[in-house]
Amino acid sequence: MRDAEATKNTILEESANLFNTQGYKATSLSDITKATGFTKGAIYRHFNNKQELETAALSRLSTIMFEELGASIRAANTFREKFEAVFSYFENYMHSPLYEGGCPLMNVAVEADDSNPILRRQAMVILKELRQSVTKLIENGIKNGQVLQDVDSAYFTTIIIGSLEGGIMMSRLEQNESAIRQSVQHLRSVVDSISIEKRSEIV
Amino acid sequence: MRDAEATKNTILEESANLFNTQGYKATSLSDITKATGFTKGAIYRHFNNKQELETAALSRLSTIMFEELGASIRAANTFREKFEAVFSYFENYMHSPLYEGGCPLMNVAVEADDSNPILRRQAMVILKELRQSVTKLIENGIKNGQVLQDVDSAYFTTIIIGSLEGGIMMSRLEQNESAIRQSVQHLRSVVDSISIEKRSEIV
DNA sequence: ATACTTAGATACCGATTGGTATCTTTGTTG
DNA sequence: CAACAAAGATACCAATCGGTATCTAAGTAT
Repeated sequence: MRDAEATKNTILEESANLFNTQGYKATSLSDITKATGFTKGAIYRHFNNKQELETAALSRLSTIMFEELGASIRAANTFREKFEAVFSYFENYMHSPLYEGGCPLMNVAVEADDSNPILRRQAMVILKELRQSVTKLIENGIKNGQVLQDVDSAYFTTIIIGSLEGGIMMSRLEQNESAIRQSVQHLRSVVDSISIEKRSEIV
Repeated sequence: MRDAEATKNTILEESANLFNTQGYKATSLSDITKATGFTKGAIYRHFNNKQELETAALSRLSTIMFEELGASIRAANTFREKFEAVFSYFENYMHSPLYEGGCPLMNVAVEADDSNPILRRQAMVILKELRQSVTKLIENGIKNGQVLQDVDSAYFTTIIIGSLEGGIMMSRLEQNESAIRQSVQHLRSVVDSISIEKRSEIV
């Protein structure tokens, strides 16, 4: 047999890239055939319709995102280092070969929030998972005595994700890393403000 | 004559709404004919092509945005009140009858950053203008002795716009105002941190 | 009232959209 | 080697896309 699994993977990978750069609705089947080298027949063998391909591609994007993010968080030891891992992950959206087109969450959120309930639901799940990751970092910090006892973890989670996403949006539009760098710089001071051992004391 | 100007205005208004909710590429001419009640013939009398309509509609959106924003800033007196005006403006994106679909800047930035150079340039101009507005607020605050002398106005401008945009994105996706409210709450403390008279001293 | 201009409607165009039905090729299995 | 199943290519479909050419109706000016 021709390697069906490899074919499906290629289709998924290329279409994920296209969806994330051009948008889901704006990417046509023929765009995908051009990018993959496969024909429509091959695509429709592996996916029942475009909608299914869209959700599968988005799932792939979010899986990559959380695997990469999770790995670099686990690799870090302290509360502060783990947040640095999150920051550098988002900073690298600008020149990352992981996937083109910027943050899949923001892209799909902005495209789908009003017009595509299926993708919207999926985006909500991704945001929820991202929230959980960040919240867990904070609450583990509290448990380990690295973060002040009474901080509102849900609140800081919003601040952190919001600033990162906004910073990425601006940086991608302005085509330079200044905005995301400044956002991260600010978030460092935010993290510092809820830390028990201040950065200045450590360094 | 039938009121040509009114017709053009209707077309502009409805298509701006559609572009801002569904996306520019994703909105078809027939979507606009349905929304306006006019035919394609009428649309193409007033605009040479869809691209021209897109840019005109985006211009309209940004004009509305800056007029409204500018007016509420001018209506406020102190540095702090002016920032409150900015905050409440962005908070109101959630239930504003001004235009549907959320922030026109973020929408067009995310859609066009990779695929539509014309809209992208226009989005850059809008962001630049928004930056200038916020920066001016800070620098006027410095002049008037309300803000610390040595604050980096460009840096804080990025933080403020980025947090607001990120908060809006999250709130629109999650369909509740929690995220934008928390973002604004955080930004109040940021504004406070660069203010000479602290909020607690005022209240 | 008639001639003229202009706003807008109608009817069409080729290209492209997502989707399907069919055919061919490839590899596996007896 | 023959039979078969699965993978992918080809050819088609109606619907829709942006765009244009033409026609009609409405208002203006003489």
